[in-house]
Amino acid sequence: MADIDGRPRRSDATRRAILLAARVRFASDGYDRATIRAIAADARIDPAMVMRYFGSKARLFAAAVDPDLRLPDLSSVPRRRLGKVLVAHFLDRWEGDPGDDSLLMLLRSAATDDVARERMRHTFASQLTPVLAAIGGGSDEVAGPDEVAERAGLVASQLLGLALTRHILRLPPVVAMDRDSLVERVGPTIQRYLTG
Amino acid sequence: MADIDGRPRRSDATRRAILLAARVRFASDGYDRATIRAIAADARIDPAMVMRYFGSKARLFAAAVDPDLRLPDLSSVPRRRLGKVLVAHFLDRWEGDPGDDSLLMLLRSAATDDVARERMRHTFASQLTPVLAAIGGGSDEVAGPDEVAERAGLVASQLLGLALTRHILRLPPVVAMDRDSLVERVGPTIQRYLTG
DNA sequence: CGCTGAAGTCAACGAGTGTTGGCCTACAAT
DNA sequence: ATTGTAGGCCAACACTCGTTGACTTCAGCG
Repeated sequence: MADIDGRPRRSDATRRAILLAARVRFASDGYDRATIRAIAADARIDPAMVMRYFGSKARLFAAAVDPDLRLPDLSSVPRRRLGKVLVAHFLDRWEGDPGDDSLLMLLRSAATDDVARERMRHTFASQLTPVLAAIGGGSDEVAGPDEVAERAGLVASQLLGLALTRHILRLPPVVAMDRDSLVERVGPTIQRYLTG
Repeated sequence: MADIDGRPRRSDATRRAILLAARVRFASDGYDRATIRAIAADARIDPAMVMRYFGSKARLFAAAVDPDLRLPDLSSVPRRRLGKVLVAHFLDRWEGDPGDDSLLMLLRSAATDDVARERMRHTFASQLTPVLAAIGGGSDEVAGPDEVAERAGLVASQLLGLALTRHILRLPPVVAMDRDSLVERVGPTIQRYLTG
């Protein structure tokens, strides 16, 4: 947090350290098992500081998670390649640097925590669905809103299923496949859900 | 548990009550949030009894979960229909009566618990992969073991993704779709992973 | 210097957890 | 009826958690 005129404060570094440690812990342990004490220890700070800066564990989680799918502009992508482009995009996002794995952090927490669940629902409704609506539906007709929502849901089911089996459950065959193989084999699935 | 000669004991009913309550709680709350006290309360029993019967929470979980996919015999199913049959099978399993939702219970717990994760890996390796191996690969050739494993992984990613978005995250469009629609739209995906 | 307010430390509280051991109860066999 | 034993309950332990309030340290400024 900066001053009102933008001058940095001494506490900025601490705040960032807490947020970074929180993101790593939440992503690897989930909301419940990520303890304030562990996060504070990672940030080399007293647990009380976390409360001072963020008020409560729930508010720290809300501040740490930033569910931005960062969907690229798909309007310039050839329609036939939409599926593979989307799969490649998500694979790259998940394999990104630590502290940026908001989606995995949300996914792991959403299994038990209701706030994380709601956040997940909102993320997909507000970010994925509009993009799919812009893409347009099947061959000629304009897809109705219900049809768009269904497509978004199906796309989410495959992409989140991929994140689940690869990064959370770590099913060996899914972990073993490299990026290109996954794009090659899962891409057509997404493509069909988009323009099938 | 019956006596050595099969004679039922007085404790059998209690044991079953604990297991039933445990399955419901583990499935709806996950391993961490499902407390021994809550399970005991549901079974109208003292928490200490749970320990007496099962020794520990971890052993109770191990006893409660029964990850049997109950995959049907696919050898008599026409190849073209394999995808839809599999999707329909899993949808029916998840919508079954409470106390039988081992897969959801495992899935919810696997987000944070490592034992549940390992159990999940073993379940798919030992039940799904052999069935797919029996089905055989693409057009003519015999699929190698690596190829079969990859197919099983991809099938798992879509089916578990469906379970995740429909029953755990409860994304509205996925929840709204009825059984037949899902079979119709997800079936071809599984079909392609199986025989693509 | 001294003063002020922010930044950080420390110890503790209260609630909830899995787990344990002692005690009571009821049934079956003698 | 007495006794042995399995089934059940109660209270407590040891621990971890999020959270709180009082205390100390430090930077900046007159």
